[in-house]
Amino acid sequence: MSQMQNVEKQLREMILGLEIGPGERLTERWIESRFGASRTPVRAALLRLETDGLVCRDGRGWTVSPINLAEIEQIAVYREAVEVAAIKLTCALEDRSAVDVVEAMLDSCDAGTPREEWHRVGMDFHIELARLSGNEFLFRAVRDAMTRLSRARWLEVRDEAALGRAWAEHRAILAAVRAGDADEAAHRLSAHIIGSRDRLVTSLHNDRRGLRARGFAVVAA
Amino acid sequence: MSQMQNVEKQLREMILGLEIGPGERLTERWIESRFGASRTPVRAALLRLETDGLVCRDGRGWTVSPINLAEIEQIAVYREAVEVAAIKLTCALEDRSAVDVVEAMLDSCDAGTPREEWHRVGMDFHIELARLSGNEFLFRAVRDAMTRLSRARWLEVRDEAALGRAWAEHRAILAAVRAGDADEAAHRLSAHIIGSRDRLVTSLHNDRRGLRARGFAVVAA
DNA sequence: GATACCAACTTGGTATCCCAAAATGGTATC
DNA sequence: GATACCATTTTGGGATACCAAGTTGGTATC
Repeated sequence: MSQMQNVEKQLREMILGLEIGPGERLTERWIESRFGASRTPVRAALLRLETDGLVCRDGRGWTVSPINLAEIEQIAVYREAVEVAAIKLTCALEDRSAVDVVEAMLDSCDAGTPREEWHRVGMDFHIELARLSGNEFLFRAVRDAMTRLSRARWLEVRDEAALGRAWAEHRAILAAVRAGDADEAAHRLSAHIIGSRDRLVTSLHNDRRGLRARGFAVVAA
Repeated sequence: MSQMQNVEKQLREMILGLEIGPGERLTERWIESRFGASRTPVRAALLRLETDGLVCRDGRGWTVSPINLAEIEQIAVYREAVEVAAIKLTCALEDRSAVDVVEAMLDSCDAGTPREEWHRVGMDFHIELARLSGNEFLFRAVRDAMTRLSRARWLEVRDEAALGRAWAEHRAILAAVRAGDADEAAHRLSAHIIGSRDRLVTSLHNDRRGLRARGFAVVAA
C-alpha cells in the first residue's frame, strides 16, 4: 500500500473516530511526523479527505471539518432523494434476493454487540442497500453522505430503545423491498431518514454545549 | 492564483473542450512542461480532476476518462433523482422570483449564438436551477453530474429543432416552478432528463465508430 | 525470421529543499 | 500596563532530486 493510501486511511480513521476533534487545526508537518511519511503523500491524502468533507481549508491551513447542523439537515434531504431513488430501482429488480445479505447485517447485532458495531452496521445498512440498486452514482452518493454524517451520528445520544426502533424500521424497509412494494419501501425509508435527521439534529443541538466543552467545534444551523 | 488551481483549470478546460481526447494517456511530466508548473501542483490538480471523473488511473499512470455509455445512463438516473428533489424544494419556496434569472439565461441564446454557448447554457440551466433549491448537496450533485456529462453532450449530434425542443422544455419547467406546481415541474423535468438521456445515448451509440476514428475512447453500455 | 534477453529510458511515488507569507513572541515606547 | 513594532519561527506552496518498477528497443542466439 502506498504512503498516500496509508496516510489517508489512518488520518480518516482518526477523524471519524474523533481522535482528532472537529474543528482542530492540522499542519502538514504534524501529520508527516505522526505517520512517518513525507509531505507529498500527506498533501495528497489531505486533498482526498477534503473532497470527502472530513477536512477543510482554514485560510492557508487545514482544519478537521466542524460538526455543522445546517449541513446535516441538508445532507438528510440529499440522502433521502438518492436513497429513495435507489430503493425504487431495487424494488423493480426481478431478483431481489440480495436483500438477504443486508438483513444478515442487521442480524449480526444483538445485546452483546459493542456500540461501535451498531454504529458501523447502522450506516452500512444504508450503503449496502443503495448498492443493490446497481447504480454506481446513487451508491457513491449514499456512501459519501454517510461518511459526512458519521461523526455526528456517533455523537448522538441514543438509548437502546431508539436503536431497537431504528432496527425495526430497517427490517420493515427490507420487507417492503423483498415484497417488491416500491411505494411502501420508499415511504418507510423516507420517514426513517427524516426521523433520524430530526432526532440527530435535536440531540446535537441539546448537547452542543457539552460537545464544545469537549473541544468539538459545532456550527449551529 | 496558485499553480495548482492554474493547472487544474487549464487541464480541465482542455479535457472538457476535447483538446485532449477521451482515453488519451497523460503523463505528469507532459503536463508539467505543457503548463510550466512542477510536478507538485500537477499531481494536486490530477487528484482533483480524478474526483471529478475527468481523469482516471490506468494502472500506474493517468488517462483522460473515456466516454462510458453505461455511466451516462447511470448518471441520468442519478441526476433525475437529485434534480427532481431540488425542484420540489424550489417549488415550495415562498419567493421563487429567482427563476427569472434562470429564464434570462435561456433568453441569452438565439439564432446567432455559437454552439459552445448553447452547450454551456444548456448545462448551466440545470445547475442554476438546482442552486435555487438552497440545498448545497443537491446543487453540487447536479454540477458534478453535468461535468461528467459535458463531453458526451458536446459530442451529441443535435440539430436546431432538437435544441429548440429542449429550450421549450426548459421554459415549461420554469413556468411550472414559477406557478409553484411541484408535481408538474417534477414531471416535466423528469421527462426532459430521461428524454435527453435517450437521445444522447442513441446518438453516441450510432456515432461510436466515428468517435473512435477521431481517437476518442467510447466504452459501450 | 522468431524469440529470449538485457540495457537504457520513462514514469509515478517519495523525500527533501527553498521560498514567501503569515503567525508568534518579545521588546521598546508611550 | 497597553500597544506598536520588529525579529524569529512556523507553515503551506512549489521545485527538484532520487528511486523502484515498468516499458521499450535493440541485439544476439537459435
